[in-house]
Amino acid sequence: MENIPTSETRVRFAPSPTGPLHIGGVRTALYNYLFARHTGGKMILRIEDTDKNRFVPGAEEYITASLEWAGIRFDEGIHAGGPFAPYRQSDRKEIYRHYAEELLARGQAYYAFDAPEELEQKRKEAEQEKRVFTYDASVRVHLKNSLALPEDEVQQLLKSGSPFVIRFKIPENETLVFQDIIRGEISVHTATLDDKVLFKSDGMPTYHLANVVDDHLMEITHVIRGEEWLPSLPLHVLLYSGFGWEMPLFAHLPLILKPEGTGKLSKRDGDRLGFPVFPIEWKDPFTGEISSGYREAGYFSEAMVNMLALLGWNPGTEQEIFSMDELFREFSLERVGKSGSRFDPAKARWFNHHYLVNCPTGELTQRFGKILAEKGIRRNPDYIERVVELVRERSDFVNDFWTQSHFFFETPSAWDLDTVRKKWKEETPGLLRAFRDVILEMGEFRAENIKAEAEAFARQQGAGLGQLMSPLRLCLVGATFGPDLALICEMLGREEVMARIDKALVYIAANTV
RNA sequence: GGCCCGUUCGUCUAGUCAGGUCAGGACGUCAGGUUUUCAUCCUGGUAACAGGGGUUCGAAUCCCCUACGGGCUACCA
Repeated sequence: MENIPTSETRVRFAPSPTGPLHIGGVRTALYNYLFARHTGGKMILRIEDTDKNRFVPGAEEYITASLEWAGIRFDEGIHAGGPFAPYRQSDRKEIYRHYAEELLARGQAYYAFDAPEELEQKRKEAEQEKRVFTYDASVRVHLKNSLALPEDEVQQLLKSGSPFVIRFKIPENETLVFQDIIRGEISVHTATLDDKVLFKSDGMPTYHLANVVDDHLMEITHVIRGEEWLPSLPLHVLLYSGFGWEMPLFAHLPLILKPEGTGKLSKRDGDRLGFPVFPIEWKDPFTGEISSGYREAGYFSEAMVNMLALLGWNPGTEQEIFSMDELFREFSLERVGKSGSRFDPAKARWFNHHYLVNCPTGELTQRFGKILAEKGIRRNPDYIERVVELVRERSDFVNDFWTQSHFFFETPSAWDLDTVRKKWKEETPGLLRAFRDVILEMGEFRAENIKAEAEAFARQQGAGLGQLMSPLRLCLVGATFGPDLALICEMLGREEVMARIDKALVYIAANTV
């Protein structure tokens, strides 16, 4: 399987099933996907479940469902399969042991028998002296490992089944220089690095070993991941050269920051500020705590993807609305920024508004129909569709439709008395009663007729149109909002309009002094 | 503390690599217009090169320092 020459690009998204994927992770997946499609390469989903202790039931299913919803597709991976299966690291366990031993044989790694408690103790001691304990060249010869211990003792320990880890032996006194597609040249001195554990005492590899081995074996050409991995890039570079492998190209994405204050976006921010940080709703299997998702909040996945694409990347033109296909065409890593982006919920809403306005009416009608059904309201689809047409422009989400249109489906049970104070004159009830009679008498009950009648009536009464329409709106809607009033009348129908005038007049008379 | 990365309107950003338009756009916000209400919509305004040194005829752009912000610093990923 090794060293098959390949010219196509291969990228992977490699989440760890330790909880729900937040939008930063979705963006990383998205950028990988866009890069793969832009370059005509392959997109791979690998699950990095090498930490048994942090495994969270349902997390893997959540991740795949989220990516599915976002429209991110995989050419290879845990579900899609592929020539490099298996794609779940826990199913590749034996592979890592083999490569750890190869490093051991090459003298680039060593066994370490230090108990976790011993190391913890050393860290505490160092802290008290205001130092930081690092397992590095300066101390490794004094610790319990195969570099310091006599050979026979090492063999004895191994034979007796003593727990051990395998650590990477960081070369001394070298300056490492490497390239990042987004950041350019980065240099680090090996003296600042520590001998990271590659292989744990439970028989599993750490992230560092597993990701380098798998990326090599799976012929990954570009590693596109979050900036939090930048500090371990030197180790990974050393690992590739330790194995004598060709390195993939690296691109470290900037982080997504909180909307206000400092620090990276966290789950708490969403709860506190009232916007989702997860693609779909997540229920914590241990605490039962629910975190809201974009999907449930009423976002279109296309809007979320568009918003995420522009959070850190830009096309260099003034275009802001992109379909997935357009993103495939335009995306490039060269146009990803270096600095962290603050997440802006207001702009996220704006994106959704745009997609809402442009969404086919049929789809909106269907979605809104569902919401109505949950409220026990059933109306014929044509009626719902007409309502949708009237409220879509004034909404950001389908979930807003109800607050914008409930009066189309039910008679108000209360009327806004603040508006009464402002718009209600002494003659208003009389005016409304007289207009009620006009309604009763008028011909075809259609918007244009209603409007004409209202105008004629107002003129004849010597009143402004507003003096009639505002109170009438209050009667029908319950407050002062909503679309064209003549249209509302038509949709409600003659009987209902008259009934609402009557009810409103009774209510208002009873509730004002 | 150490190491690494970053810094243009309130926010996302263009412009930086190849120094030379009143630093452009979008979201937000404010004002005006449209209107029977509230929105939408249209028009206009607001607002930024973190600071200091250099280099240069000329610096947001190149170099250095400082400040601030972030990430990492586990037998987590």
